[in-house]
Amino acid sequence: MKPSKPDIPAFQVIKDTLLKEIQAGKWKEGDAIPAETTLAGQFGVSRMTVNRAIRELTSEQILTRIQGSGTYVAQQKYQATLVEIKSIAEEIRSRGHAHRSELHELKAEAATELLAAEFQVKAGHPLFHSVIVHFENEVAIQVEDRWVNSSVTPEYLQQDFSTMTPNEYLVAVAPLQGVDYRIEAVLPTRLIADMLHIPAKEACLVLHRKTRSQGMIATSVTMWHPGKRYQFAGSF
Amino acid sequence: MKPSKPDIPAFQVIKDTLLKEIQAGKWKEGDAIPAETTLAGQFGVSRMTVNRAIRELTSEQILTRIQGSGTYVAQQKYQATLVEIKSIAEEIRSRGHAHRSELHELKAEAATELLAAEFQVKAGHPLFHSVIVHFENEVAIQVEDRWVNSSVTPEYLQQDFSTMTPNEYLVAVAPLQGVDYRIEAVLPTRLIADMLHIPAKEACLVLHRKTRSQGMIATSVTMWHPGKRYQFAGSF
DNA sequence: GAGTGGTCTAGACCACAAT
DNA sequence: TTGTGGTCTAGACCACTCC
Repeated sequence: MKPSKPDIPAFQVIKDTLLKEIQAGKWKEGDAIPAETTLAGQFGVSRMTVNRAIRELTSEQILTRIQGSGTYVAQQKYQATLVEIKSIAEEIRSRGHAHRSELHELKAEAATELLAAEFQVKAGHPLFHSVIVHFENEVAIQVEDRWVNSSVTPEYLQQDFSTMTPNEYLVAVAPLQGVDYRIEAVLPTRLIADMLHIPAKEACLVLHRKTRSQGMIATSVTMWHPGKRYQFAGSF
Repeated sequence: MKPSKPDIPAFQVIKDTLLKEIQAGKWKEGDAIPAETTLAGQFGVSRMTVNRAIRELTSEQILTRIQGSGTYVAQQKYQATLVEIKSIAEEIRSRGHAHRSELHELKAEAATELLAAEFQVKAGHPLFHSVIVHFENEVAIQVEDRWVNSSVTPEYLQQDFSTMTPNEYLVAVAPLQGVDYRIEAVLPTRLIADMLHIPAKEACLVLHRKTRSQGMIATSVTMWHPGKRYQFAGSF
């Protein structure tokens, strides 16, 4: 093979090329991609080299193979890794999709009894409240209902959350000390259903997350996801 | 290579052997394992075959490689807390509550196309299927719909699942190599709703878990929980 | 310089799927 | 029967580490 980029191994070039073509829509989910021998000819490499590229893409769940039949583009799944605190925007972009967010609310409020208990502060303590809807390729995928302790990030209200998610801002500003999370399945409230553009009888996957920083409860966020369009996944 | 077990590819035999020796303590964390050429000689295969075995173990984080230096046993990682393989019975008892289970089904079935794909076996491959409902203080809290690869645990059907959960049995019988999980929120089927004694319009929290053992997919289990009575929680 | 891993070749034989 | 993937070989050259 003539190495146009001498540093990158041929199998990696093939992987990158196939991935790019799949994301560009050259082949859709379930479509067959060319056979190993065909690709070997196109890339000017031996079949074993193509085999390695495809085998690795298969183990990465990008492709599926059926012996004697062919190699197919796997079903894409919306998935999130639960364990890490990852920005939803980054997660969406890593799937090669477009992210957009709508700011529905951003203001300071005094803590109610309930919120005060959750943040371990006195009732009336100032908290910041933001409600943002996140879209993946213009499909609503998450309502982020967030409360932030003003003692930890006094500048919260001044941020521009169209260019940066609250998560990204908070990770940068407040070093994380700990996380508690809770996952449940519930039916959405009318308000949530409207923001997600789903029927009121569709189950939602809800992730509550409370983070500690500087020895205080820094934020408490409730993330609502349409059950049909979102799931958490991981492995170890 | 003389195939003592003609069905198992040489690279898989090498992977299994190395894994077993590492688990048996032949090499500890950080120790170097023999070079590719050495192993090729020992196993009587070409270097490329050894290379594939080691490369895959490296991508599975069992080994680490340093070019020009050698191949080493990787540090064991601490597992994230989210979805530990924990027996539901143990979890309930740890809350001081009473656990009871109802066996709804236990039999062998041939893999459908869909199941075959999930287990990476041929359609028609024998699988075991069990459906069990778990109760906490006589309240239904989980429907456990489990498929087991008969190649991994041929004795599955002979177990008494009133004294031991499938989970407890499998953990004891098949050493775990990896876990994939997926969490979603859905509305129950009529059958599931009946087994859980909940209305059909109550959201369910569903955990899918697929475990690998002996280089195969060992089990695939779907656990249904009433959204109102169960949630996942953790911290780190 | 000797030893290691990283990559690649140009064939080969087989099992399986589609026809 | 043809085409596909699954595996394997016996070399090769290179980059890198260690001595």
